[in-house]
Amino acid sequence: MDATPSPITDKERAGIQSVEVGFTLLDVLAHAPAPLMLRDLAASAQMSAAKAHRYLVSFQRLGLVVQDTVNTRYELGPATLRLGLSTLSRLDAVKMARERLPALMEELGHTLALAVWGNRGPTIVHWQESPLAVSVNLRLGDVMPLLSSATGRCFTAFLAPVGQLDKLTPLLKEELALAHKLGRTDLPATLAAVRSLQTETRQQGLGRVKNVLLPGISGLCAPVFDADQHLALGVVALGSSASFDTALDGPLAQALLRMSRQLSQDLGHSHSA
Amino acid sequence: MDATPSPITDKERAGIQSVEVGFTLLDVLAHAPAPLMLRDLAASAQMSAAKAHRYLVSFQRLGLVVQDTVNTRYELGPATLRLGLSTLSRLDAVKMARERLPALMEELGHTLALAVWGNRGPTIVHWQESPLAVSVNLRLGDVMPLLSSATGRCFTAFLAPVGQLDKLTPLLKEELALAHKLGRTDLPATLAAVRSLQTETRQQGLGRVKNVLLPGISGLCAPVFDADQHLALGVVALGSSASFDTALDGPLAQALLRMSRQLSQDLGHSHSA
DNA sequence: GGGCTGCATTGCGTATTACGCATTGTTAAA
DNA sequence: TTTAACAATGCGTAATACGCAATGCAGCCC
Repeated sequence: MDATPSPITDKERAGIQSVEVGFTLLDVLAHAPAPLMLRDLAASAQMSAAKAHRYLVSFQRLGLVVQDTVNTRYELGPATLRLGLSTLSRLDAVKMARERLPALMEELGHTLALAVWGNRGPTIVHWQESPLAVSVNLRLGDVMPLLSSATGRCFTAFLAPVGQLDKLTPLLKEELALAHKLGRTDLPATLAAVRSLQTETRQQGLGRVKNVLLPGISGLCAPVFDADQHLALGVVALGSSASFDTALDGPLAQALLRMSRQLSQDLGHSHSA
Repeated sequence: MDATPSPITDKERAGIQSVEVGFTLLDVLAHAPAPLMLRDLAASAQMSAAKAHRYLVSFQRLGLVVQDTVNTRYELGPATLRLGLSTLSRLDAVKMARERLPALMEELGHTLALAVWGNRGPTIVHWQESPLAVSVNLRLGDVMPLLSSATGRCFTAFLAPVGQLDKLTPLLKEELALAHKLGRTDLPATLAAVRSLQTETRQQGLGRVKNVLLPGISGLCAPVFDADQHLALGVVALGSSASFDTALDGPLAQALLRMSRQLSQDLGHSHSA
């Protein structure tokens, strides 16, 4: 049925070619800035107009595509919205991340964790300990400090890209006061210094700490965003500073970023921001 | 290719059968409450497991479906989310409302959200948290209950003035059963009581709730209609019952109504109904 | 108005492809 | 280990999707 003779025999798993062919049309429509004429739609999907038309007839029957009655242009239909909202309502960032952590831990050989924003700050909700790792004294439900932990720095920087950082401020002031009382010189002392730490963290793309929260321990935390640009969770890696590479272009940081970006994308986060 | 000999020749427009066959699988997944085994998924779509499997292989390649790596169950994948969000972002109602939300939040000082009707009920598609607000545990994609949330009451009352309430009824019955099981006395217990709640909500002009869904939390939800008299979305406001004025003639309710009416008008809604 | 152009849409025939059936692979229970 | 339940995959055939070309259907210019 396919025009392409396909001389190379695919040894992939057997699927349904028509389904995959048809999807390219939906994909084109999803990326198009405006409704498309059959001609252009077919061209963008690299198929003949006649071919595309048959698919579009079926898509219309299913409500996946609608055709403007006056100028006959095609665009995505209400059925795509149903599918998407159904997926959205089921999406659980933590669950998705949890499934992917074992593979990442295997690859990196360091202890990993997941944190979400709770009432009192970033809270550890999942924990995947590496067999090789030094035992870090962390427990499920622990709230990480904003200034002295990689996780906290990640949330401090990325929590609200828009500007509603105000629920952060009281917590920050508390921590500043505490840091001052303890005479810590390795932490920001003023709100201005915090701002500068935030900027730095944003530029780095992840929260980073070396021997700050705990002596001899380093950590990294990469942000995961949802479709609405909200910070959904942080993916954390920790380990002994001796064996833990905190370089931004090192394999560890890059792997964390890769994971967090993929998660964000699967949560519907558009690449815009 | 089809098992059904289809003795009756369709004189419909020529489409692609495989596309329509395959979609039933996606549709089943969209309506299923949880990931499905191949066996059940195939049965629900009324096809053989072997047949369904081929389609699912292709859907997986496209990211429309993902398979749980451990128990091999199938569910909708990230590609459906991208399609849906693409459609959503093109919806005029959502686009316009989203743009006007920040100003309204500034004015009211409460957390705001937008909800549209999805398969499982009113679904949160956007939210804007107020800095002052108590952090309400609201997530993108959350489906609001019909009886106990302001959003749900709004959709229950205004969803279909015309009469296509049939997709509402099964969901309502489910919730009635659940409310009964939990022994809730603050919720309608019968369909008749629901009708009366609908009437009350219509008279009020918006959905209203005080300490029902969550103790200490109040909410309001105003309906926005499109040019076809259909409920396009709900504009939601939430806050701590202590500081949240639920009075119908209070500034909060009036501001919400003003916003929703203006939106409806800008969408071409005629004031007839 | 009549021809002209740029679209979308639809028969027709072929060979590509999807389907059922039966087999094999794989994981979980007994 | 055996049993069982389910998922995944060759194989052959018949149904179907594709290219091509013809037909409709607008708007446009002469």
